[in-house]
Order: sequence, then structure tokens, then C-alpha cells
Amino acid sequence: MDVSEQSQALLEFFKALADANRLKIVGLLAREELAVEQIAAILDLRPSTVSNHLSYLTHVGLVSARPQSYYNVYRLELGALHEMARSLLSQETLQAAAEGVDVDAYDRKVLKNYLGPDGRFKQLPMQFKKMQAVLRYVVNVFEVGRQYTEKEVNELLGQYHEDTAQLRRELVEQGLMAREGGGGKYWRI
Amino acid sequence: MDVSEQSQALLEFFKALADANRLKIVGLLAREELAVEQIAAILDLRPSTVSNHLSYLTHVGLVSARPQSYYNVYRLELGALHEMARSLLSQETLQAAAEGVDVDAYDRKVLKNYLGPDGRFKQLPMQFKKMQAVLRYVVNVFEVGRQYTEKEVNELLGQYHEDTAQLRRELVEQGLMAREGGGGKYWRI
DNA sequence: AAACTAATTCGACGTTCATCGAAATAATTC
DNA sequence: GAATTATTTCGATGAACGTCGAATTAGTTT
Repeated sequence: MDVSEQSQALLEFFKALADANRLKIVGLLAREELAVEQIAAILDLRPSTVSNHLSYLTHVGLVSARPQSYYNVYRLELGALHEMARSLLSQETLQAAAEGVDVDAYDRKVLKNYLGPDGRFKQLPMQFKKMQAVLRYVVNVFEVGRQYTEKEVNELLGQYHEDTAQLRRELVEQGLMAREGGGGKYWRI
Repeated sequence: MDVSEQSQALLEFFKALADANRLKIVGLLAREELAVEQIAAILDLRPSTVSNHLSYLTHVGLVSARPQSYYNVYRLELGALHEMARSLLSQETLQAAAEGVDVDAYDRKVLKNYLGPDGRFKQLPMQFKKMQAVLRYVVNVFEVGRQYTEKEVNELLGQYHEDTAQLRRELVEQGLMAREGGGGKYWRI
């Protein structure tokens, strides 16, 4: 299944259970199979309303219908429910919900405010989260897998702001770059 | 927690995740902590909208806020999420959603149609599900833990309908009563 | 064949709710 | 202290959705 399809299925699953009466229907079907008419009587709803709810739940795959004589008997699909619950326990499922969104939108907004037309920062932001956006931007001047002397680092950072020392220090603090213990060698993570 | 409170909490949990943008927020927070402004930029929403969503998610216990400098950083409460997912795997949780509903409403509706003013059935229903309602009603003339001869069974069932043989046979078929292998002893389950 | 029962579909109504802008609150920076 | 930044609250608006009644379809009983 595609990632966008997966997040779409997750959303529709929650929407299917986000109504009081639909949730009651699922609870009733967890006890025994029931026909539309029976559910309507129990919940004091019109059959057409219950039919709509069951149609929704069927579309999501939570219930299924079995024709018996001239009416339909609905049953709960426990497998689909458990599979959904289990996928909620995995980290990737939730992150997939945020797939396709523009995660760099905030960084761009910050850079637009602080970056001058000459490509230099007028001043470095005070706020932690904004400074992070700046650092994620300037770290791109360094290639991965290559070592730099402190002098080289300062020269490259100098095109962005005069306070190269602060930039260098925070890059290391944020874990975007690393420094060899005693010597002056830097490299990008 | 009370049963009705539990089903209420379950419903609000689903409603909290039944919105596309709220689901995306949860997905984003599954990757890293974020402030309101950042989420608003990423999802292209106004900060007030995001604040409302986060207020909802906080109320349900899915996220929590940590004040930093003069803004709030929100983080996902993985524990609450996993606890909810795990409870979905248990049978009792869903049945609790249908607690407090009138499960006998359909049976009463059927009995009202078939039961005469003298307490006897004018005729026995053809439909399976309606016959079940009748059987669940007539089985109450028998005490649990006591044995009856076939003659006693027929006399007790006779007050409801003349066709005691059918009633007796279906009571056993539906598992509401049991019969000793060779002899003529019956008892209620 | 006619009457009956169950379920679904469709259109309409009313409520809920997501979204926004404006105002208010609070904390920080210059 | 004044201006800035981030967040929250509140009222309004528009869209989404649950509910119902009427009409339709399908299957059953007599």
C-alpha cells in the first residue's frame, strides 16, 4: 500500500469510530451478529440511519454483511480491528500520517526574515528553535565525508556571519558537525 | 474508571484523531517536539487553528506542553497512545462502548407483536431472529439448577403455545436448555 | 399474484465542527 | 518602558456530517 493511501486509511478508520452511535454498533457486534432492524431498535434509531452507519463501517472494512433469507446480518471484522490497533503501536505508522507535508516550511520562513539579499545574516536569532533553522541551513556548505581544519570552517562560515565562533560552536552542540578530540579537525555528520 | 467514562474516553480519543490536520500534528510530533508556530508553518494553518487542535489533543492526553522561554513546546505522549492501542486489542473495551444501551429493545418489540393479551402467542414467528426473541422470553419459566421431565416441560410451555414440541426442540437447539442423552430430563442452561 | 418485511438510496434539515481574524495575555528584547 | 514575539481565547462563517422520512428494491409468505 502507498504511504498516502496508508495515512488515508488510518484517517478513515478513526473517522469511522469517531461517532457515538457507530462506536456503539461496533460494541454490539463485538458481542453477537445482528441485523439492521435489531440495531435500530436497540439504539432507538431509524433503520435508514443504521444502514448508513453500517455502510460506512463496511467501506472501512470493520464490519461485513451476510445475506440471510431476505435481510442482512452484520458481523464485526475483528481481524481488521486488531491489525489497526497493532499498527498504532509501531512508530512508522504515525510518521506516515505526516508524510507529504512540507516539513521545511518553518525553516524557510525563518531564513526569509534573517537572511539578507547578499546571502548574509543581518543578525543571528536569539530563539533556540530559530537558531536551529539557521544551523540546518548553513551546514550545507560542508560536504559529508570530508575533513576541515578550523581555519577552513571559519572561512566557509564567514560568508554567512562574522561571528563564526558561535556558529561553529552551535553546529557541534546541535550534533550537525563533530570535532576530533584534541586536534582541530571538523566534519559534517 | 467508570464504564460510561471509559466508553466516553474511547470516543473522544477517536474524535481527536478523526481530523486530517490533527492526525498530521500527531505524526509530526512523533518525529520531534515542535512549537505552535512551527506546526502552523508546516501545515499552512493559522496559529490559532493549531492552538485549538493542540488544546483538544492535550485534553485527551495525547500531547503535553512544556513552556520554554515565552512559547510552548509540544510533545507526543506515546504512553497514552500505546495504552489506547493495547486496550483496543481486548474484547472488553469494545463491549464497554455498548454498555448502558437497551439490548432487549428488539426482543420487546417482537414480543409486542406476537404476544396476545392473554399471554399466549397467536403464532410462532417464521424468522430466525424473531424466534430467538421468543425463546429468550419463554425460557424464563424454568428455574436454573432444577431438572424437569418432558411432561413438565410441555405443561409449562403449553401456556405460551400449543406446539410445545417445536418450542422444546428449538430451546435445545439454541443452547438455552439441555437434555440428558437417553432419558427425558431437561434443564435450563 | 398480492401483501408483507427488511434493507438501501436519496434529498433535506439541523447540528457539529474546523478554520479564520481580531483581541487579549504573557514573556522577551532593545 | 516600548516594541516584538508567541500563544490563547472568542465570535463568526462555511463546510461536513448525522439523522430522518419517503421512495425504491429485493425477497418471502400466504
